Amino acid sequence: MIDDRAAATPPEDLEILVHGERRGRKAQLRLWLRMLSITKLVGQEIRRRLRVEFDATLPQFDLLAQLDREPAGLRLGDLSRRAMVTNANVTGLAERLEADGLVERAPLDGDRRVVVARLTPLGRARFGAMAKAHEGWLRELMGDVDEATLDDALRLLGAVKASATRKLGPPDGRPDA
Amino acid sequence: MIDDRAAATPPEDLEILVHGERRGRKAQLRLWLRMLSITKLVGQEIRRRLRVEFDATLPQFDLLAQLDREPAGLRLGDLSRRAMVTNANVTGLAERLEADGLVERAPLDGDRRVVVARLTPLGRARFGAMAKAHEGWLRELMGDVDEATLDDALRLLGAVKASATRKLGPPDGRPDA
DNA sequence: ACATGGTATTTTAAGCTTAAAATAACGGGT
DNA sequence: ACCCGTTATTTTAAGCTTAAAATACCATGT
Repeated sequence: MIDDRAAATPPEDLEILVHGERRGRKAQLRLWLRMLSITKLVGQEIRRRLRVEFDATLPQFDLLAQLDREPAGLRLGDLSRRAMVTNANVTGLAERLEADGLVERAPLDGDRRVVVARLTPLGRARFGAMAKAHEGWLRELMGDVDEATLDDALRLLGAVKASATRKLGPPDGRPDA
Repeated sequence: MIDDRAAATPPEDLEILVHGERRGRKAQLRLWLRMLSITKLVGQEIRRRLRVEFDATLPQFDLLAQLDREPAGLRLGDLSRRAMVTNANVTGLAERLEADGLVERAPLDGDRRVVVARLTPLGRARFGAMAKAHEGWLRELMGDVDEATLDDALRLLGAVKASATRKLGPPDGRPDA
């Protein structure tokens, strides 16, 4: 059990931002900074391990993950939407993954504007190994947190995500349709 | 109140990754993906508004925030540690902020290796305006979430952050000292 | 004085990221 | 057949990010 008083280093990171102000207010800001510092902290480690163990980057892993779920492949546009990056971004990512032999690109017949990307057998195998390791790393990094806490956090952040999604106008703004 | 069944668009984003597998397992992975999708979603909007309203970037805002708390300025090394980015990164960021007149850099006398950065009066004023807007944007984006939920999420994520920090070996690894 | 090991910052090379502009192709109307 | 608005992708320009190498300086021992 961790004793706060023993932490000779207070959160000397991004979260320091909130500090000076009268505490108690700014719940949104504090939560935002905490999410940012966690994603930076964990993200940096995940990136490091992906690089060392698989010579890959996190965005590349994200793209492979989306393609792994769609054996028939995905249009680059759909891929960019799912990976939450711009079309322009996907172009370069897909190029490098193709150069590495993990992904194939082909025009869609019937609409020559469209490019469909799908995993090669090598890509599928490689992603499988990466996903297994990736999941283990997360279990390791969050190892001190019991599952009930993780489930609760997931649920509460669900409300945060829903709020942000709503405020940002779900790209397609139909109430229910 | 949001009804899950009404969501005609299932989470067709990063979180789709977890889906295929048997649900119930992988609490760590699910929470991780949720944090990533929220930080991407909200982060993209924050970046957009910083660009449109202040012609600034989020990393620049982060740096200004750290400097605003230290009127005497900070060494670039300390700045990079607090902003959770590499030294190399801070070099360029500080250059651009200096070019914009928001930051000054000066060698530390007594140790000519060290560069200290601090806000200019313009930088201080500009950051004040940005911070005020920034806080409002977060309140807006998380507006549908009541404060108790935010506080709970903050607390639970505190456990997650503590776990990750511990596993990553707090740069200074003394047990208690 | 001088070598030597360590520290602070910058440079370099590669890749990620985005907005905005450019390119290419589709499809409906005339 | 041709125009024209729309859609899918790529290119471009600017900035962010990191690891690794380079530079500059400090500090200690000899």
